[in-house]
Amino acid sequence: MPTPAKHHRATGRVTLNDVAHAAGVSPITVSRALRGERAVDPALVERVLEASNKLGYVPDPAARALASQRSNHVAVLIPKLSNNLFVDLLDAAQQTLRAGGFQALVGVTHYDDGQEEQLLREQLLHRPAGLLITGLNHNAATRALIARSQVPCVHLMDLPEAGQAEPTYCVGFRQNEAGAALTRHLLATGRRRIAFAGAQLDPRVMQRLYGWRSALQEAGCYEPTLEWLNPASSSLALGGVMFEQIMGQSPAVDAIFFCNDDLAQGALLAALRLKIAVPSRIAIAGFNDLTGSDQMLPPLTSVRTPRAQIGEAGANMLLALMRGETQATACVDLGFELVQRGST
Amino acid sequence: MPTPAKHHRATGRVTLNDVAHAAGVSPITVSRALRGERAVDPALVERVLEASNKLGYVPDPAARALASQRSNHVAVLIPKLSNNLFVDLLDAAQQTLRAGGFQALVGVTHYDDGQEEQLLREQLLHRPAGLLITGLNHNAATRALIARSQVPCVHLMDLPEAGQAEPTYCVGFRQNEAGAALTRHLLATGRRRIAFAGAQLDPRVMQRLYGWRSALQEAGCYEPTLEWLNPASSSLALGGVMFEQIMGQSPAVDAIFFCNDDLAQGALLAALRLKIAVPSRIAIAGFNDLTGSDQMLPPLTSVRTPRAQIGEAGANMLLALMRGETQATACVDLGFELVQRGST
DNA sequence: CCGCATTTGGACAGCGCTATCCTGAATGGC
DNA sequence: GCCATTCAGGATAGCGCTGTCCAAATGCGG
Repeated sequence: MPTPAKHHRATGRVTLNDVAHAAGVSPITVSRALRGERAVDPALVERVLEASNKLGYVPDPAARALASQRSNHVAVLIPKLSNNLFVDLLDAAQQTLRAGGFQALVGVTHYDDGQEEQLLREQLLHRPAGLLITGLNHNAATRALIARSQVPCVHLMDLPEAGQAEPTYCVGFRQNEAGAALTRHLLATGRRRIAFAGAQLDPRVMQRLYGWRSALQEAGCYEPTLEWLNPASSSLALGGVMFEQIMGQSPAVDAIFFCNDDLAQGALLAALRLKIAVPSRIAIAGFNDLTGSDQMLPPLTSVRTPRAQIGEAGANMLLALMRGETQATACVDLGFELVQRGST
Repeated sequence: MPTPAKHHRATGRVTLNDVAHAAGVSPITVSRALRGERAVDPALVERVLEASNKLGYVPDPAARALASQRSNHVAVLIPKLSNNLFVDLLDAAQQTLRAGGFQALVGVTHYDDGQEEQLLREQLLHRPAGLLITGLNHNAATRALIARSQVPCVHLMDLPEAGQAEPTYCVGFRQNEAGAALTRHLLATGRRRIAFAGAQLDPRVMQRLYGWRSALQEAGCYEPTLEWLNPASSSLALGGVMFEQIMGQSPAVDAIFFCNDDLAQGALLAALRLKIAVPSRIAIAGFNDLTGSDQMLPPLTSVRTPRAQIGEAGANMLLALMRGETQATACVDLGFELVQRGST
């Protein structure tokens, strides 16, 4: 007697063929029925689904990727995990992608263009169906990789300048406008010597800087000495150091706009330590409204940025693009919200 | 004339066959030469490598996975991204895996056993070569999936009880001993009514609780009313709330051991707000030594846990297991370090 | 009732790689 | 110097699925 009818593969895996036999149709019909690709007689679809469920069939992603040149992976590139901002972004994006049936391949670039390129190169080997990438500024090689790969790509967090061409899909908000809005708030509370303290100096921080600059220039308060830029990584400790630096070297400053909440939180703690009154002696504001900012003493004024929404909306836009749908708007602006608290 | 010698595939991809032609050997020899699998004449290896580099050949992971039933993915399961602890763990593990040529497939379980099972199921479809999973406690279905998959697996953060059988590989430290050590430190500073404030209540928090309990019982200071357990997620805000609760309902308490630094940080901020002197009126200690704990006012006493090292060592152990090497020790204890600061 | 366009199922041929078996050559012991 | 034993290269046959073409069935206007 040769192999019995219920002949499973050597690997023990339930295959498309097994389902086809069980349902009494050809393998290709099973494939089409399950993917909803091309029309299939509803009665057959029913039979296939039944057989598939009974056997516990699950498609093999590797075989699928090999045959179709497309996997269910989505490459996700973010700069850093130590900034909660990106953790929130990643969490939301990942959950949305998973709900859409995709696996995120996460790459952390550590703000390094070379790393970013290398990571993308590795991820592209897996023939991802889509790409979510943080920011709009990438080196030439990275841009070329994206273009050559033909993979749908959505950029997160940043939006292109109004004048600029919109080269691609993106979901974010206007960092410079948010920076300007926060600065105008500080001006409205009567502050005139408003310093900007920036770390990391990635493109988004620079945009906030430009926003701050333009708001101050509008008000006739701008002075280059008010800019404090430090390329080191953003952290609570650095915030404290920068605060002491600014207070020591520019005692006339009456407000500081920190480019990220961790810096501002560190500054508030340093102010407590040094017994410098906030906001009466000096106002302090942060950016992103990260965890704990509302718990500070005094609570920190900040700009709430819709990072989770950006992750979700970006993932949803990518899902649509991967389905081949065209998007009405290539760029989605999710805005921001000034959160005024005790520190200003 | 049939196809020319330099015949590329329809997909445009450089394949193993192209390299084989260029090097004048059979495809299987190229495969073996590049993988270092089985012995190949060094001269041939040289020729193959040269041809491969010249053509810019990169193996297709999907084809490899399909043919060998094994991918270069490693499934990584962690409970939550909002706790920096796991972010550090993930970052280190991911970097180490990448250096070893593997792609991490990250799954976030949100402390939910069902989610964990579901995520693992999805990840196993990709035939990962290995699995890194947080903790030792998983539901029966998850354990069965791991066992049935035959995939090498390393558990992170936790170690089995001394008496317990050691069912698997693990890298971590003794959470209960760390809890006891911190409690003994508080006892050594003269505190006697030491409360334990725990949130989330995952297995590791419970271990710390047991450590605290046994240390207090040793000292004859244990009382059930000193236990404050809240199943909600750990956060700065919750730390403040729990602090106020404990101070309000048990004014005699002279020290609080928070199960995680974010709670303790929130408590310190609440103490500042309420003008409760730390440590003179009450001592506060945290756990994990997270970012910012050294910046608090006063700086927070904590237990520094080697999470990055655990991620790295766990990934390295897994890399060795995936290479088929047997490990001398199935369980690696990376210890912990008491960090005494101003808050106690 | 015929001829044409449209639909829907299936056969076939890979996608790019590796596991397995096989062969001929090199090695070593007596 | 002969036979048993390694050893390294290659042929073959898939891994499980989908793109592409083809053929049969169906619908519809004239």
